[in-house]
Amino acid sequence: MRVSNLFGKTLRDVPSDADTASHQLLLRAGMIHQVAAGVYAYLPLAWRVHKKIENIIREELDKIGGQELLMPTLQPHELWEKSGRDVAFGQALFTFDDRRERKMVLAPTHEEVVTELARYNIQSYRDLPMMLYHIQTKFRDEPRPRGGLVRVREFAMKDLYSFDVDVDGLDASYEKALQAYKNIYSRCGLDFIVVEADSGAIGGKGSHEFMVIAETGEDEIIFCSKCDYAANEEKAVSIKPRAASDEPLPYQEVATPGAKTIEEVVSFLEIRKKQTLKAVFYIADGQFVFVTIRGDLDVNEIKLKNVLKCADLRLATDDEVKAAGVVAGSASLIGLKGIKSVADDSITLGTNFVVGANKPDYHLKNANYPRDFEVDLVTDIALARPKQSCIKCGGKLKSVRGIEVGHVFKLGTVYSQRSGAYYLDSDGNQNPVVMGCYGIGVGRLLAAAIEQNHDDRGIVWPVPIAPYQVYLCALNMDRSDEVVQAADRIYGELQEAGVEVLFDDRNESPGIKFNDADLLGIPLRLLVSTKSLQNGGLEVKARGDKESELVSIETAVDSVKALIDKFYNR
RNA sequence: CGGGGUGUGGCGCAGUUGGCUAGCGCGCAUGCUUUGGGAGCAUGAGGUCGCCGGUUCGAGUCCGGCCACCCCGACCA
Repeated sequence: MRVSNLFGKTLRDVPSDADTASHQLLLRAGMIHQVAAGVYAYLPLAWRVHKKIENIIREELDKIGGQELLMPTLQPHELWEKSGRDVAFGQALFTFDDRRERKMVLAPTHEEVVTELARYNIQSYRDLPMMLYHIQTKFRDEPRPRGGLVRVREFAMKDLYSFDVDVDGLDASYEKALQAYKNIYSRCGLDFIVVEADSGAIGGKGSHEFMVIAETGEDEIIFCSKCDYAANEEKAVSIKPRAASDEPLPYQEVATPGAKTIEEVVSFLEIRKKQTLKAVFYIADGQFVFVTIRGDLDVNEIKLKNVLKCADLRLATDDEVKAAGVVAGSASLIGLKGIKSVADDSITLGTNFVVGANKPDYHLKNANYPRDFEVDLVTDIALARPKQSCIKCGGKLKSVRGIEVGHVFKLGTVYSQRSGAYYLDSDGNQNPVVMGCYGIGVGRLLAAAIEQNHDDRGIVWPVPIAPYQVYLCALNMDRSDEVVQAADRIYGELQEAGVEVLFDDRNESPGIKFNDADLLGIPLRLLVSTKSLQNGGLEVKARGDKESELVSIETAVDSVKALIDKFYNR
């Protein structure tokens, strides 16, 4: 491709809408164009990268026996009512009526359809195991798109689905998929870690996310500094510090004028946070829930949501708290009846806590569970934090931010049972197919690759996903026939040799060409100029390097191919 | 949905107490000169000032409403 013909212009100024490196660079490189919030057009350079990533995915999934198919994105709403996920996705689901006033959805994912397919095409254990995948545009009406391609409303996603006879089969398929994923990210030149994850609206039992470490990432990862434990903050568990555990004392009311928050109570009574229990109020699918957790910890709302098995969870408003008969700022479960309650197990790690007295400006000292109050459910609903201890090895926990570039789930039989995807085993018994699903956001992966591979001059593409392998830069073309001839010759020879080359044939000053080459991040820059020809040939420079190397015209193509091979084998 | 911010040519911005044909830089077009890290000169094209309404002799500027986009949070894979 000649740069003079390339669709897409580079920008000198940083568009003001863009905050993150990948967003800024994609815009400046002329690779994407925003059409609406979270909706982007991919220009030729970006689309080449996208296709390369897709193909790496295809190769790795084909290798583990995946079969590619295509499923519709336009789906009847009925299908989503059947699975109950119209509620689970809520507002994120794009819906509309067709001309017959039949309610339709633009699918956010494809478990429903693939399970239907399984129902019709998998009848016997002989048909299993099976792995299907597709790469398709998916739609999710995100509350807040952000970060360029990181979080969008329309995006290409690769989804792989596995079907097995039993849980052992699922585990084997899951392992295969995990390995394929590791290969995919490695080939894309990404540093990633695998973390334990919550399964969210997809459902299922086991779940892992693939995270690309990046400061701009949306997710917080809690990991152990000693062992291999790593989990999304949404899911992470920790050993909670113990509070003082003296002999339980009789409880006693104390005046705490004006002290409502934990901070105020703690400083008024001159005690430590972990000697208090705090009350937090939620509305879970319309029902008021009284949540208790030790004062030094915070509620993990994902865990709470899972424990309550509700679709919608939010903090209660002041009015709702009042209506429930609870005294905000001085609330505890002591003496309260008829309110649904959940507590974090931290309330058992200590004694003689300070809690609300259920009347304004008073608290109770020496509250003890279960002596003084009852809770419907006591379990772990706390947010794990850095500096706490690892549940696996006791090591110190740390945290980093990451971009979620892949998510895998052990679905089990949830979907197959719902839609009747059963098979006959060798004894003639009907069993639900055991499923797994495995997703990769292609565009997000592209963005993550830039977040992780750029410098102050521009993108530094990993070779396997670079839009082109070589940037052929010719200077002085309008004044030197020699340069034109040499550049044309090399351009032709590279193409014949199967090298992907972008030929900067523009009549621009050297600075512009060098800067564009750096901005676009093409791995190898090949320079032809009167000077280089005088010196005996062309200059080759890797994007990440400072120094260039002189090669003769005759050996240029071989040298370039050798360098590219070297990069691939890195 | 809550908080904050921004809408003026393709991009980045300026525009005073309301006042005349709405400016600047980059980019774009043409010509000449230039050419190893974003060249110079000259000429030129390109704008319903986000939209609607109001106030006024007169609105980019003041008032009201709406919309879009960005950031933080909520929520979300």
